[in-house]
Amino acid sequence: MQLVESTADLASVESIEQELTLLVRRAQKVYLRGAPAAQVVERAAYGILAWLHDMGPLRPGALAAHFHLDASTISRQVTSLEQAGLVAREPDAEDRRACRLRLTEHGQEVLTATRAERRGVVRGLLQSWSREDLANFASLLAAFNAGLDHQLSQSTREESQP
Amino acid sequence: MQLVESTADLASVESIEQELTLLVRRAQKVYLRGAPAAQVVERAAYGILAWLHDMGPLRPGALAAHFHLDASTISRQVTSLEQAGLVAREPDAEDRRACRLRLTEHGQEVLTATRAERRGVVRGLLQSWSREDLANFASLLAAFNAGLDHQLSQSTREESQP
DNA sequence: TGAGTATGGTTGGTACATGCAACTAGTTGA
DNA sequence: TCAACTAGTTGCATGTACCAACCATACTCA
Repeated sequence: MQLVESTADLASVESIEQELTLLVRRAQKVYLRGAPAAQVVERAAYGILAWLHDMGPLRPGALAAHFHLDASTISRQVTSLEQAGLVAREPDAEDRRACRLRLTEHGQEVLTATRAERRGVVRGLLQSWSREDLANFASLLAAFNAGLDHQLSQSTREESQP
Repeated sequence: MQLVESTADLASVESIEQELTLLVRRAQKVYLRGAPAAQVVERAAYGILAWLHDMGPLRPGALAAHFHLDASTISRQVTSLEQAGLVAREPDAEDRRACRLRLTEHGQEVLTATRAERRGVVRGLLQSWSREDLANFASLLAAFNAGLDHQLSQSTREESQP
């Protein structure tokens, strides 16, 4: 690790900070405005459905940890997903306080449709990118996310053990 | 432009879509949680301050256009910035319905402090990245944002001229 | 084994960001 | 000059989020 960063690196950091600020504000909207039928499920719900799909049945707490959200937030979102019939609660055999959340068949379908929508939007945005840039962007984004995740986990941990 | 994308490209798009979903949800939190003193101004306010700083006095409508937000949203945020003494309204000589928004000196200071905070957070996250990755990420993010901006402008325009 | 503590989840209250609809006040053009 | 338009604000609804208080179950240890 370098102790002295060059001005070029600093400029990159500044630019990244700037671009992230814009990106965060704009990205959601494209999903909602650009894709006419994308509102199949709301933004928050989509993440939950996708994660349940990828990971299989999970407890609410596991979702909260993954998204770094308050348990109450997840609880409400799960409730509305359940009411919409996209997710089902099963009792957790190992802990009767808890439950396990599973995608329903309808949830599967909705996830598939929404994901296709969203991928279509992203594909449209990246239409003219070179293969190399695509691959690069994907891996850099993933790396950045990993850093974010780590950072968030760390500050959460600090809170509980000061 | 290619009509047929390879499976490798599709995988990149899928991965990018996935990572963006996470990024959007997580990025804001790092600014708020990771940086103890970052709450100098809220997320929404920061963007406005920064843009006013870069562009000089602007009308609310110009801000709304830049951020692709509803005029009412900007109006409220500007009101609270004004109450906090970060932004001042001046009458617009050319149109008495409108006004021009200018950073106050205090606004300048707060922007500088907040920006430093945020850049610090980003720098921390990118600490171990190579110079090349930094530069790449910065330029790819910028390109993606430009695409987003274009896409959002387009759908806005379609609304008014169907 | 029973009291005290810890944990998983839910609910109440609150705050903020945002959009749409309705409104006010000023501008423009036939 | 009057109708149509535009800039901005305000009222109302919704989505997302947090914290605090709470319930039920699980765990610990004297």
